[in-house]
Amino acid sequence: MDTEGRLHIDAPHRELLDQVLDKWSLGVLNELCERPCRFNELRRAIPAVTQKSLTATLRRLERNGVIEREVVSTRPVAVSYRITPLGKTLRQPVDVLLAWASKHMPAIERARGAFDTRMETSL
Amino acid sequence: MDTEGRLHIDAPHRELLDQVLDKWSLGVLNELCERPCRFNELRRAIPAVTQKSLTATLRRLERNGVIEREVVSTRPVAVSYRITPLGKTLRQPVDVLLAWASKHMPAIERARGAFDTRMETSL
DNA sequence: CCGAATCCTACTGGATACTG
DNA sequence: CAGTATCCAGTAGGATTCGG
Repeated sequence: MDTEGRLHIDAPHRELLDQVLDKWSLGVLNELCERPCRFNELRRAIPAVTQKSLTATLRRLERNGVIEREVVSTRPVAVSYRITPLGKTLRQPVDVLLAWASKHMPAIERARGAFDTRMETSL
Repeated sequence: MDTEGRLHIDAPHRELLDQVLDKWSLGVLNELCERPCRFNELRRAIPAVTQKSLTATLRRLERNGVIEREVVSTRPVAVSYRITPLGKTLRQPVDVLLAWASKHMPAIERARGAFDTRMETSL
């Protein structure tokens, strides 16, 4: 396999990745890939997220068309979030990325350890 | 293809992706995939990056073992950065991601436009 | 139940100046 | 050339409060 081509990276691409791969997005997508969820279901599924950050994440993902928001006008209101067809196409690239992370995590931790001791001993 | 499995996302994975896919890392990796580079070569190749951010990015990538730093003790010193074998394995996942971004960029821009007008008209 | 609004803090990243 | 050091503004994000 040839790996010597040039990657295509420009501002719009970077911005898109930032919007879709940010801190909480993967967790949200993970949940919504399984089933539609209400707001507080997501909060419980991702305990570390605050309400503010979750709201921001959901809005951003909705704006980029990877999730949908549906308001059911009951009392009190119910809001359901679900993944879109476009959102589903994001899954495979993310899977590839996570597979890479899992596979090479040991090597990376070794590299970190080596780097850190190099820094320590040079002080 | 079955897409109903559960992704594996935990804190170490997220942290790793943050370290390796941050704002400037892709540009740096892109350059170093082609050839080893000196510090100021990288600055010129990525005009928008500041020296401080570039230094931080290089240190982080080095710590995670995806690039190497070599100091040539001349006067003045020359420092060369090159990609490692581990770093090369990162290329394919990133390519998949960028391919996704390119392919779906039009749909995403349409989604953004629709969302933004939805917001405007509801004001 | 699902958020919006406010306040506040901590970190990021830019500009600038200096060093081996 | 390849950084380090310092200062400083902007922002992300947590805690808390309030509203439909």
